[in-house]
Amino acid sequence: MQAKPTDGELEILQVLWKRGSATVREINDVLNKQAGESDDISTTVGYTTTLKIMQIMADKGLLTRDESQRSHIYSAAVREDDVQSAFVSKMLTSVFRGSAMKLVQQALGTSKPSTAELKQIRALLDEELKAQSTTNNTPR
Amino acid sequence: MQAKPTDGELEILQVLWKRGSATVREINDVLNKQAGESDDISTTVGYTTTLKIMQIMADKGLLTRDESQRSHIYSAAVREDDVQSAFVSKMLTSVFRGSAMKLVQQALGTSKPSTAELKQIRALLDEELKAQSTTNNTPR
DNA sequence: ATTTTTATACGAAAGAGTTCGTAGAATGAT
DNA sequence: ATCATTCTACGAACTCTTTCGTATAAAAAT
Repeated sequence: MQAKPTDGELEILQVLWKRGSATVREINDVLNKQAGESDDISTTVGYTTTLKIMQIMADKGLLTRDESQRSHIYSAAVREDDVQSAFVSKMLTSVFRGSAMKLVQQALGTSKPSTAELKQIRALLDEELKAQSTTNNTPR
Repeated sequence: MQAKPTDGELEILQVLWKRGSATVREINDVLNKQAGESDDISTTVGYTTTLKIMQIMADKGLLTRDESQRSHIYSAAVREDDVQSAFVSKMLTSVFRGSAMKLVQQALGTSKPSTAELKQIRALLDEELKAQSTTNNTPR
């Protein structure tokens, strides 16, 4: 089974997925810069907090690190797609009773995607349908 | 902002959304019956555990209860759609960086929906597109 | 060389969720 | 009437996550 990172861990993974690798200091700076944008005032993460979480993540196998320098360099050890897939499949059963249709419906309703995005999604859907009709046309 | 129930709370809400209302005993029975189906061996929830969680949920406003009988009768105080929406929107930002497209893609990839379901989803999408083209045709 | 800065590591506290034992009251059975 | 069953309520223990203070070592600055 695939890893299911916590909220704090996800924030760190987001940064690493975007930039590939980073030190604790760099991650901590990014997290605290993000905090300023929004309406959150109290969101300042202490350096040692970030450090601790990243150490734990390394223990869990969510991150790898290069300790050859004094400042260790961390990278994500799990792929974004895999984590996304894990979350979707967990949410599908625990929140949507297995109905992908309902999930998609909620996603469309909640996020109000643009026309362009909608067309992209439809294209994706058509591909899926085409693939299904050629390979496996018989619904069991 | 909308409620975000925990995993344990979701299981209870699922039952209540399906059957409308129930006592703690009934819920607990359902949860333990479910446990037998799957591969989980250790999943037996104690009665007082279920009771406690439901009491806490009532405190939080997730459930309401009728205390006129000795066995209190509980009902969901939040709508399934609202909870689903809350989860989707939270996951959209924390896991998918705001991309509804990616979420849908993962939902399709993970759950392997049937052809019929795919067509249903496409119909939904087409409706959305039609609605957008009439009301608000100018992408900003 | 001494001081200041910047790392890692460790431990402990605080918060949230879950689990369960036990007490006490109401109901049902004998 | 007495005993057994079935409730609610309460509190404590345990786990997991987050947070931070402090110790210690390495590097940089003076």
